[in-house]
Amino acid sequence: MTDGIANDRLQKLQAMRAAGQDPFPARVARGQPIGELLPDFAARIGQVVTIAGRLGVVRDFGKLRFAHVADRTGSLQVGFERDRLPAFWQNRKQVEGNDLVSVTGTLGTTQKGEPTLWASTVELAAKALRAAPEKWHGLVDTEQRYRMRYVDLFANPDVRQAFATRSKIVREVRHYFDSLGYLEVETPILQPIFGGASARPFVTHHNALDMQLYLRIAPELYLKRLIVGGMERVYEIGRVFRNEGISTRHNPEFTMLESYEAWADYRDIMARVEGLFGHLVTTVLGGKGVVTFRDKPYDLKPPFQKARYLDLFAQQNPGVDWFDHASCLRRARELGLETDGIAPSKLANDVFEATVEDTLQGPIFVHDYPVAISPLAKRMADDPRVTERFELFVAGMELGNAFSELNDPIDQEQRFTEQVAHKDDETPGEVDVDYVTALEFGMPPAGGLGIGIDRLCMLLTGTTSIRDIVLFPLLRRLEANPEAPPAGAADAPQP
RNA sequence: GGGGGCGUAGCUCAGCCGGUAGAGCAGCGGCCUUUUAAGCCGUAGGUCGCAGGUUCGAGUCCUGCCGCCCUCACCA
Repeated sequence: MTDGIANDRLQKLQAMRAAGQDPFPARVARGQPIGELLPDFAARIGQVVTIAGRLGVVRDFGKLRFAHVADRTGSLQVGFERDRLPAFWQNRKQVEGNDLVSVTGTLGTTQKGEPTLWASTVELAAKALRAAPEKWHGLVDTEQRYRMRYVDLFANPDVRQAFATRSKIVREVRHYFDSLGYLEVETPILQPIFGGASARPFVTHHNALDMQLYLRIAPELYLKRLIVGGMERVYEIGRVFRNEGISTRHNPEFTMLESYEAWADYRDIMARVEGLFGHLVTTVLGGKGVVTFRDKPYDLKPPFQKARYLDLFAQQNPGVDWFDHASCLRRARELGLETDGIAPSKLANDVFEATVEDTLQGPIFVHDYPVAISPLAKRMADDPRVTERFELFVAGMELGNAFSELNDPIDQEQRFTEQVAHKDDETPGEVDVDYVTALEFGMPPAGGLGIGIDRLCMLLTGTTSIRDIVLFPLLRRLEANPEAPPAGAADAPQP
C-alpha cells in the first residue's frame, strides 16, 4: 500500500481492464433520486427502478450480499442475489465499498421490512482506488476533513447538510433583496486603490498594464459609484480578501454582502436588516427564531434591541471620556491594551471592543458611532462628532455594519486626506480621487449595509468555527516550501 | 507572535513507571440467502509527523523543526 491507494483495488481495476471492462465508463444508466423513492415506498413495491450513487460497506452472505447506495438525496439498501445476477456474480468482488455504481432492480423489502432494491443489473460507474473512511466514525481528524473536504462531504452527511443550508441562506438573502427591487451587480475584485474598510490587502500585479493591484477588502466604493449612476438599489454578494490572522471567526477570504439604497438612511437600513432576519427565520429556520450558538440560545426574530455606542462605552467605562485621549489612555493601560503608536480614535475604540463587545449577546444594534472611526458615514446633524451608523452584534460577534452614506464630497476628501496622512498598513497610500469625483456629481442620500455571510451562516447553523462553513478554508500547504525547508531536507536531492 | 493540546496501520483509536508496536473497521482467503456497526475462522498491513539527544534499550524522556486544533493577541 502506498499513499493511501490500495493495491488490491488497483489489481481489481487492472483485472477489469484485462477482461475488457471499462472501470470508468463515460455513461451508465442514470438513476432517479433515491429521496423520491422513500416517502411512499410501500406503494412502490414491485416497481423496477434505477438508482446511482456511492456504494457503502458490503455485507456478504455467500449467495447474497447487501450494501447501501447513497446519492445526494438519500440512501437505499441494495440486495445482490447470486441467482438473479449470474453474470455479475462471477466478478462480484471487483465492485466493492466506495465504488460508484448504477443499479437497476425491483423495489421490495427484506424479512425485517427494510426497503431494498433487489438488483437485476449492476454497472460500475467509477472505480474508487481509495477506501472510504470507517463507516461508524466517518472522517474525524479535523485537518484531514479540511484538506480532503471531498472525503468529508461524502463520509459525513451532516457536513453536506451544513453546506446545503449555507446555499439556502445565500439564496434567501438574494430573494429578499430582489423582492425589494434591488439589482445584483458585480464590481472589481482587482482594485488599483483599496478602500471601503480598514484591513491589510493582498497585493498582486498585472503584467500587461505593469500595474500594482490589490484584491479588494470591500466592494463599497464601487457600489456607491453605482448609486451616483442612478441605479438606486444595488447589492453584491462576493468574496473579499483581508491579509490578516486566521481564527475560528476569520478566514483570509470570506463572503460579504453589501447593499446600497438611495433615498434611505440608516434607520431605514435597520428596518431592512430586521426584515432580512425575519425572512431568514421564516425560510431557513422554518419560523423558529431561536438558534443555539456556543451553547447559548439567541432569538433572531426581529425587532432587535438598540443601544448607542457612547452609552455602552460609558456604562462599561465610567468616568472615561471617549473623546478625551488622556482618559482613554489611562483606561487602556488599566485594561492592559497595547497603546504604543495607536491613534487616539483607534485606542478609544479598542477600549470599547475590550470592554463592551463581549457583553453584546444580542441580537443588538449598536448605533451612532464616532466619526473618527467611521470615515465613510454621514455625521449626525445635531452632533458632528458622531455618525449615523450602526453595527449588528450577536453572540459578541460583529455580523453587520451599516450607515447613512457620506455624500458630501468635500467632507469625504478631507477624511480621506486625514487617513492618508496617518497612513498605516491598513489604509491606502493615496486618496481615491475618482470616488470623490463621483460624489461631486451628486449622490442621493443613501443607506448602505455590509453583512458577513460566513458569520451569518455560522449563526444560523450553530457552527462555531468559520472553517466548518467554508468549503475549502485556507491551510498551510504541506509540501516542502523552498523558503522554509523541513529539517533534514538538506540531504534531499535538489531539483 | 504568546500559552495549551494533539500527530501511532487506509479510517477510528489503545499503548501504564522506558523493555520485541496492538484492537476494531476497511482489505485479502474461507463459511453462510434477510443483514443493516452482520457473524465466525484465518491472513496481510507500520518511516509511531521529521531530525537530533539521553539511555544497554525510546512510540514513551529531552531539544529543535513541521502540521493541525483550542485560546490570547492581531483583525471594523
